Amino acid sequence: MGRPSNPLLSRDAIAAAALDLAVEDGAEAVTMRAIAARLGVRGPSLYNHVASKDDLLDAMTAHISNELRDAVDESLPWRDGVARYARTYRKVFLRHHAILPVIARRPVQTREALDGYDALARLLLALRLPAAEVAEVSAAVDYLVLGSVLETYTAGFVRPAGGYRPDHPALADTLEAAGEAPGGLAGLDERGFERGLALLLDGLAGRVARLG
Amino acid sequence: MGRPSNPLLSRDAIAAAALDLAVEDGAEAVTMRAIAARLGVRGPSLYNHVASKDDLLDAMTAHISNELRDAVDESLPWRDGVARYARTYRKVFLRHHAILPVIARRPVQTREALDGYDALARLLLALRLPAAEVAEVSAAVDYLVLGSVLETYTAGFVRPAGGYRPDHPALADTLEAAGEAPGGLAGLDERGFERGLALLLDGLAGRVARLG
DNA sequence: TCGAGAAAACTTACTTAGTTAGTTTTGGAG
DNA sequence: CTCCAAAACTAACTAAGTAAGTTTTCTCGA
Repeated sequence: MGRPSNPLLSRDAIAAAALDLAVEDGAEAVTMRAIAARLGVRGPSLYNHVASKDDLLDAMTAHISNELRDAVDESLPWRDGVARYARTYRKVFLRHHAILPVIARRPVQTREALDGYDALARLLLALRLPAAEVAEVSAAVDYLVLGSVLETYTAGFVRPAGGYRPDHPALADTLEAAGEAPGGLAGLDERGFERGLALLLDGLAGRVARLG
Repeated sequence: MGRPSNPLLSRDAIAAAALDLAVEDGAEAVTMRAIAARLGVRGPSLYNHVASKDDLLDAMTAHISNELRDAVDESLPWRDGVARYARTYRKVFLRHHAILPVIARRPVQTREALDGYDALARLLLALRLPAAEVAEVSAAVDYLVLGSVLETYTAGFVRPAGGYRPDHPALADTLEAAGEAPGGLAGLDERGFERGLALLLDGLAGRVARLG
């Protein structure tokens, strides 16, 4: 075939195709050959644009973090600002939840993502929180988002709620109640995230009040 | 060679060897052949005890959750009880942090793990929190633990703190302050976890006070 | 006590995925 | 216009998961 008149591939197009594939068919479907096929090309051609699969995962990470553009709205009151930040992150990660475990540890280096971190830091510094504490709070918000997106809690319980009786009655009670809440058991991850966020912000409000 | 007089393998021994391998050499070193070698055996022999690598990952998950035995001490005041639960989980997960992304989504089904969830639920129900809310709070604590163990926040910043100036000065300030805190930048994940936990418990204390 | 069959090790070999090497054709710079 | 680099290709290597079939030993019922 030889070199085509117009390039068929680009680093970003490959990353996008890989992400689509992950959304549609799951993380294990993301193979070099499958990505190539989706782009009308053979596997090894990808190596003209990415150095390795690991490098491709970096490109996918960057692609996702570019979706974090409008995470912070500086005109909001701090509480709403932090909540909006956290919900935006959660929404973006949720869309890509299939490959999240694979890329969760990769460094975030795009301008868009750093803009988000910086804006959150500004928001919290404006509350007169010490800088070291701001870093900790930012980290904590991150943890809440990431943990909730991994869906471990809901996915961890495979039996029907009542199936945990008689050995674990308190757990069964709470799972049954969670099943009756709006959104059902499947919505527990989102409600758990919102609950954690609200409690964290409540705690922070107390701290801020005490700072004067 | 044929069948040996005393079995060389067992499902649990294989899981333990796999976990050791992950701790020592990282998740990508956990191959069927490498596990077998560590046990003085050839790769395919493992299939007499586990159905597949996926099944082995289940066995590893179970092995880890058995370490969660003493996560809850029912004699503690609720705040200390929740904190102890969270810290125990964090400590166990941290020891296995290399394979965490691989197994984080697998259902937890061992008695030991369920005992932990049940005890936490009892603790929170005793505060007269509605059952549905107990599930949400439990989930939120889980998220904080899991997120902090994945070490995304600290690992995400690859430049020296000052390297984020001049584009992201607020971020740079907070990272520099975090670097000077006890434990340094590397300790930020633990401090972020503790900060999040403290704020969450503060928020919960307010909620409990309002419940009367 | 003995014979049969299952258990648990083995060897061999297949498939799939990541990757490398070398080929061909085209675009662009001097 | 020439030549080199870019971007597609084919062919093939390696490593990992796994299946098939073999051998030896243990266990259990007649």
